[in-house]
Amino acid sequence: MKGNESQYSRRERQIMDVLHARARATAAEVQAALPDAPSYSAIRALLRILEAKGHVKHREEAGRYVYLPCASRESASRSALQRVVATFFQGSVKDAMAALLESGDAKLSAAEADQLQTLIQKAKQEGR
Amino acid sequence: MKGNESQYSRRERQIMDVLHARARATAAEVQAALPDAPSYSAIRALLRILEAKGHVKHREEAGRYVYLPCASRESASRSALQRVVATFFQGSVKDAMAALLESGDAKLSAAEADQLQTLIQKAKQEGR
DNA sequence: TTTCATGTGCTAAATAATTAGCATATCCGG
DNA sequence: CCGGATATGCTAATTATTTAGCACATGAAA
Repeated sequence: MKGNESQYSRRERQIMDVLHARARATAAEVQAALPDAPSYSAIRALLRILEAKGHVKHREEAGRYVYLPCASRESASRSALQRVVATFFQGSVKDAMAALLESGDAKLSAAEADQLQTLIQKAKQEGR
Repeated sequence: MKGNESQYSRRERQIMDVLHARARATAAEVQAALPDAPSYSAIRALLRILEAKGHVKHREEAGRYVYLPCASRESASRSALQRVVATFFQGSVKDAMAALLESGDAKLSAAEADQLQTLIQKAKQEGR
């Protein structure tokens, strides 16, 4: 399965993003989550298309469809990160991490900073 | 200026990615960089459209057009990262960084690890 | 039961994106 | 000077995306 997210059309990507962010959502929830949402009916059509293409699946709960991404958040996020690292940081994970640190909304708590220090230490020792 | 990259169509996004990755490119270079590239003429049309929309600009060099993104790599990467963090990590920069660390292609050198440690230390002390 | 609110599937139409092709300009080597 | 290779601009047509609307199902409240 290619993690190529450039396969999605504009709306498809918007919807996939909502689904990944919330893990699961009904058509109405997707619609509510989009700032420039089209009609409810259009959202449902897109969800059906995404399902036909194998990108999402649905469960029936209390008579309504709840949609979920097929790819795990982990694998989807991995390819999204990979794309950003490749596109904007020439493949340098370190540069990407540095940019994240400096991005305005970083707000690392002391505890988080410590966790990261530990992780990096471990990565370093493992020679990764 | 909205950093909303969900505004791009599929091709537009592909092309913007190439331009950001290389900083500058001719139509032919963009075409060569796309695995599923359409005709040269199609690429040129897209570049013209992107220019009309204000996303890229061009310079004339030795008789040919060299295209450049209007947004700096820094600002474009910031919004790309922001989107990934929001979509896949509920806004947690720390989680995103951890995922980057563990992504298969991390390959942090010892020196890079040290640099990151220093950066994190600094962020921590500055109470970010 | 009837009605209303809220679902679904499907289809056709409008809109947007993508593409190829033609007319033309420029540079370079023979 | 005259091709050929490689540019650009533009236009029109194809193809994909996106959309609304209709027909119908279901559950809850009057």
